[in-house]
Amino acid sequence: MSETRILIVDDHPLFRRGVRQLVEMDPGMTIAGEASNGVESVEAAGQLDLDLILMDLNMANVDGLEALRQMRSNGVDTRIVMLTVSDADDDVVAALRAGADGYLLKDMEPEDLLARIKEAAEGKLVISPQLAAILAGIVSGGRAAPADALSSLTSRELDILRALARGMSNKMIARRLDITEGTVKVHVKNLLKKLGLRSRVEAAVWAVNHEVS
Amino acid sequence: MSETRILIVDDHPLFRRGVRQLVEMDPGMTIAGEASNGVESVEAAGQLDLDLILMDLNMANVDGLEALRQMRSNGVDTRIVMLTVSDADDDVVAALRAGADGYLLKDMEPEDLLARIKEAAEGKLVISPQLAAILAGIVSGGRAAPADALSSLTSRELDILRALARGMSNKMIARRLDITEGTVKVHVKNLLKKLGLRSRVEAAVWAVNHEVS
DNA sequence: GCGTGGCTACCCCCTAAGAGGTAGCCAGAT
DNA sequence: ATCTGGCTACCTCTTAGGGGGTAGCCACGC
Repeated sequence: MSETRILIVDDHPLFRRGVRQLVEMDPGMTIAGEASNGVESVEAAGQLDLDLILMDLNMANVDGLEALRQMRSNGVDTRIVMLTVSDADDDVVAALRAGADGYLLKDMEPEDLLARIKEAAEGKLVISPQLAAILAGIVSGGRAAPADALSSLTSRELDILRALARGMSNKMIARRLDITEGTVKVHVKNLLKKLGLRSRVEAAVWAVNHEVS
Repeated sequence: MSETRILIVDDHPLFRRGVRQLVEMDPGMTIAGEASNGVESVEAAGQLDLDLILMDLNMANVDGLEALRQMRSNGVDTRIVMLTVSDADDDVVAALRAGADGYLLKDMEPEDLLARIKEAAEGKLVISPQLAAILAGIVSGGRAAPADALSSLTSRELDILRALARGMSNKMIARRLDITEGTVKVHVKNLLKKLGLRSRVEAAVWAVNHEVS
């Protein structure tokens, strides 16, 4: 089998150069292309014959997560590993859920990083060890949101959450609580953020599972 | 207090006449208007000064349920009682959820019907006794959908329901099951109908409560 | 052979939902 | 007296969701 062909996606030229140098230290891998934003990366993924994509998260003009999603919905089944500075729960979870095959932090030791990249190319799911705690929390909780997240909610947000757990729409909640639908939206938005969830459906399921009633 | 002013909504002139005659046997009540379809009824509800609306379900040009919803979202707080032939679970549940103050079947004895209409005008929630079993089922289940509703789902619909119970979006489900988002929508639509639910949130909550996993 | 149910996919159309932002009001803390 | 957090309300913008319909394909039963 020939060399492993890799695409680097990062908005920082110097960083790309660093990665290129690191990767090409290994005779089995080569950088087949570079992209400096999400749009370019999606195009490149469609044109180049790739084995692995190293994708940054924070980029102007379509960020890494969105680029990942677009590629997956375009049917791209190349292995895609996020390579970013962000160790935020949300980012990790979102990337993995969107179909990333790995999530590596940029502050890893170069040798370590290289080893992980090789593993990723071989089909392994690679994750920076620092992220273990986050993942454990997600797995054990069944879902995001630390156990004490409930107590961070205001009483009004709890009202809304309880209504969500009963399947009510924003409009119904508004009528029941005698506030405007817009205000309900604000509360839903805020409680989703506090709980680290992404939709009212997740919130409703979470509430039922945590016996919020 | 003056007479109770009533609006009859039904697409059948003869039926309206019958109701009018029945209602006006009572000196305390008068028919303030008639409408033969949903559109007319919504207009009438906005113009006339009404105490009670008797609404049929099956009508062309906006059915009774939809008319009810429109009135409620227009801020109409007149008492609205459905008067229909349908004893289908779905219809009863949908009407009550949409804000109906009663649900009467057309095959009631006239005297009985008149008595119920008077009660409704007085603010009571009136329901034909034949519907008791349906309502009991709904209450005990905590939510609509008879106990055997689950078995009416196809295996694919069960797949989708399980995914819903995990809070997934249509797009995520599509990716996971390797079908298009449109197809997922079709399955969601169908399972909602089978379960008598109105949104994916209700479906998710229902699934969690019924331990669909 | 034919019909039926299940799965898939697409169409149009409209509403619901959610992300951003600004802002007024109030109560409790400093 | 000022600040902060909570609740309310509004704005815009974009995507997600759901109702309606048609239709092809396949496996099953009759």
